[in-house]
Amino acid sequence: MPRNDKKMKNSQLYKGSLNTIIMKLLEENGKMYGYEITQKVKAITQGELNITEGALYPALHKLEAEGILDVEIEKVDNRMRKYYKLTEKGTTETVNRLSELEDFIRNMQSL
Amino acid sequence: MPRNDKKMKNSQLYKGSLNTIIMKLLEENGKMYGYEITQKVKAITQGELNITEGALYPALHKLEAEGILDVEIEKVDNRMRKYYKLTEKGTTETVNRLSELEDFIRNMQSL
DNA sequence: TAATTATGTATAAGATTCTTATGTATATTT
DNA sequence: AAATATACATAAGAATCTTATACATAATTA
Repeated sequence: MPRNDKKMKNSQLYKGSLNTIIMKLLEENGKMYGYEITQKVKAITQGELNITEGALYPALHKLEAEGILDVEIEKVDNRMRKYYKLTEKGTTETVNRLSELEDFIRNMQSL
Repeated sequence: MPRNDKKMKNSQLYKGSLNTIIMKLLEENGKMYGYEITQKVKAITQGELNITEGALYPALHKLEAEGILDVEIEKVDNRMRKYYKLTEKGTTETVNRLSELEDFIRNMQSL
């Protein structure tokens, strides 16, 4: 019963960027569920970034509590899925976040 | 006696990047002291990123303890300065860190 | 068919990093 | 004389992430 995710050592740099990642993906893909987010990130980064459940689910719950995300529960193949999508407020916030991301990247490059 | 540093709200994105910032600056500038690092970062980012002492000094001490940095104390104008520079190990590590930074930026853009 | 892996969500304990506040001290500017 | 700038330091608390664990169903593999 051990969950043998071969532990990836994610670079420290990703700390603090999880919310931005979630919001960016949701802006592009409309709605996604948690597990889907982890797989998408793994695929896009070619396995370089593995989002852990222990980080992801609390983050999603917090974003929902803050009114950034809306949730919608579906049952697929007898398994529960919680689809998240950006609220209106969340969409506005995402614009800011992506702007901050650009500034951050520019600053990190010029330092 | 109030310390009126107008509190900057640094973007969450910078979390986890302090060590990389320190190492990158030291690689470029040879040796620097703590206060100098805060001022340099503030100047380069045009005030966007203000490194707090509460984050900086513990980080410098930790990097020194890990053998990444060497320290050299000087007295200028009767005030103490602790100059830090990369060790050989630190220089090697910095190459890795900067490589990770590039990967991180690429991944954040493609997500 | 029994065991494992994949899919799917969730939380708790501990570690790490950062913010905020405070402390000490000298030099310079107002 | 008071405030600001320079210069280092640490402690308490907040925030975020890792690691471990838990539950449950579907699909694959031994």
